This record gives sequence, C-alpha cells and structure tokens, in this order.
Amino acid sequence: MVAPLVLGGILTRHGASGPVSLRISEVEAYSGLGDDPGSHAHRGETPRNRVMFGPAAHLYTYFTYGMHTCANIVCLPEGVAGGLLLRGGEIVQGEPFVRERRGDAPFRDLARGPARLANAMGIPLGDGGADVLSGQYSLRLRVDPIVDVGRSARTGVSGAGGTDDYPWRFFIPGDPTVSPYRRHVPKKRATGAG
DNA sequence: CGCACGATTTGCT
DNA sequence: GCAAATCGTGCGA
Repeated sequence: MVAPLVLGGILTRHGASGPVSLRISEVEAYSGLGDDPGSHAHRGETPRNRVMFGPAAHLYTYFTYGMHTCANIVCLPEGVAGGLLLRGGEIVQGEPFVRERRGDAPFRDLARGPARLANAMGIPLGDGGADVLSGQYSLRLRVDPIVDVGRSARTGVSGAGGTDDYPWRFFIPGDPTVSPYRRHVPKKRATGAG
C-alpha cells in the first residue's frame, strides 16, 4: 500500500510567483486493475486517462464539473493504471502565493479538497504528465511512514465505487486539512425536469 | 454528431 | 442546506 507513504509527504511546486509546498494529509486511491468503478481508468485506456497508465511519480490532472481541476500522482508502474487523488493538505511554504489565488480563505481551507488543492498549488490542467520528481515539481516522502492512517470509503464517487467495498480513501487522523466525508450527491440537471 | 454526467466548490437563505 | 456554475469526455448511431 503506497498511500501511507505519501501521507505526510511534501509536494513542492516551483511556480511562476514562487515555490509552494504542501504537506499531503488526504488521498484517494484509484486503480485500473480489477473492477474499480470509480476510476477514470475503469473503461480502459483513453487519451484522457492515458498518463495513469504511464510510469509512476507523474502528474495526472483532470477537469471536472466544467470548472475544477484536480491532481493525482501516478503510483503504479508503467502499463498499470493507478493514481492517488490529492484531496487535502497543509500549505507549509509559499502561503502568500497561494492566497493570490485562493484569497482570504481560512488557512486550513487553502488546500482542503481536491479542486482547492490544485488551485492552491497553481497546478494547471496542462501539467498532466509532468514528472513530480523533476522540473518544477519535487516530492519528498516521509522517512518514517505514518502507520495509523485513517481509512474510509471514497468521497463523492458515484456508483459502486463510492461504497465501503472500495475503502481506498486514506488520511491523517485528526489533521484539520482533511476534507469532511461527503457522500455522493446525485447531480440534478435543468429545473423542472422530472 | 448529439446527449448526459462527473473523483466539486461556492454563495445565498 | 440547497441550487447554480460550466465544459470535456465517453458512448451510441
């Protein structure tokens, strides 16, 4: 299980305005192996999730709800789809640069939630496929992996992927930057439709 | 080509 | 607590 190694790790991005470092406190695992209905790779390789099938330690970004960007770290070898969705973390460096984008949000909310996190780090959609270990990114894992990590069903995942059958959400217990668990909410479309 | 939905966040009441 | 915002992806014909 790789997730506990990433928890507590420091992800740094050297953006245009300055370096921003994040201590990862919450992730969700997504796999293309077996039946993982919640994974973007579930339907097989597409141009979209292509990077998930690539080598580990690369960035997989995706766009959702027409306005949000989320970031994953590919964590399985080339040819095997697997990624860790960065769901929450604490800004440990470059808070002023983060606030340029996130505004006056409470400190704990700066990178609380996948879309906020990507926004806080300033990760553009185009950074998908970027190496996390070189270039403008760097990832420092914990030397002593956190043993007592929290674990639960994944948040906001529709269908069977969001049930306890896939308890692949990992977080640091008690960390304030861990997003609250929220069950999947069915999307309702136009008004009056019924 | 057309249709429907999604690993969400934010603002108002 | 609920509803809106908003577009790329995936599948069927």
